[in-house]
Amino acid sequence: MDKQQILSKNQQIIFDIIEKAKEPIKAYSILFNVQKKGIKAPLQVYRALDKLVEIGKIHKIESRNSFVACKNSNCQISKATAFSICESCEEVSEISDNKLSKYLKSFQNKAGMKFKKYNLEFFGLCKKCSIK
Amino acid sequence: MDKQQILSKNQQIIFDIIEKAKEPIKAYSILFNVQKKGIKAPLQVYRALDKLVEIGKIHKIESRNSFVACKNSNCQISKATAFSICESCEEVSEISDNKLSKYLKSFQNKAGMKFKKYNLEFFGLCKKCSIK
DNA sequence: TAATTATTGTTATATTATAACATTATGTAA
DNA sequence: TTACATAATGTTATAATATAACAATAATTA
Repeated sequence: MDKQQILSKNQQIIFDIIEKAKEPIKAYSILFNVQKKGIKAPLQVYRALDKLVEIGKIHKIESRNSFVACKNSNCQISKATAFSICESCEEVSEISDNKLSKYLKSFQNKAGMKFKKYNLEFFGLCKKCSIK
Repeated sequence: MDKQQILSKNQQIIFDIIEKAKEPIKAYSILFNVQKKGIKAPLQVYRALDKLVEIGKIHKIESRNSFVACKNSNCQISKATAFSICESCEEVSEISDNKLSKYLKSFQNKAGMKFKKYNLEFFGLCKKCSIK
């Protein structure tokens, strides 16, 4: 059973924007979108983003400095994320593949380090862009 | 046989700094280090960094906005990178594991996308920091 | 040698992110 | 229900990361 996290006002506003976007969105783009709702300062956005990442509602695409809503309803904590990124159109999709995550978790255990999480980003051309 | 890339003046200066550092180093820290050598502007650093990444002499740690010299002499083009990052002391080490890279390449091929490269970052505590 | 491409130099500016401090709201335990 | 602790908010200023635009020079190739 998923423990349902209750979001604060700002967290909810910012999560809604990210979820509606359906594509990665940048912090200052979020800021622009929420100014009509009274969120005026970057820090207000970044604080909400930090929290949302922490509880796994969103993920950060590190190579793009942008954020997406989590598509895997079960990944409450974003400790295992994988994305494919089109270098042409910048489309990003979250990969949820049990074998992959099992493999990477077992790989972690073999290593000397105590791992908490990982992030994997694949780059290439999506179907549409490879046709062109 | 490895084709040996000849570096330009700035590229060589900046690569030397990164290689000596033996730990990830940030662009503006590099800039500070090379000002005595006549490189004054951020763009001069970023241009060299871009090229060095492109030819695989260095890698970018995306989650840290920092750069390390490639430890795998064979990865001339950095199309398959993996790192483990200690969240306590920020130590970063490059993982070179044939099984892992084979697995990820085969995973790529199964997907609908034409992949060119990937970057994987594991986070946790290194041995030293887990003792504490 | 001319043409092309890669590299450099320079100034200004855009983009991404946090420090520091004050205040308000929410949750928790006596 | 009051006191205490913790989380969230608001605000100003500034730090850190990265690129645009333009001009000049060096290296490579036809």
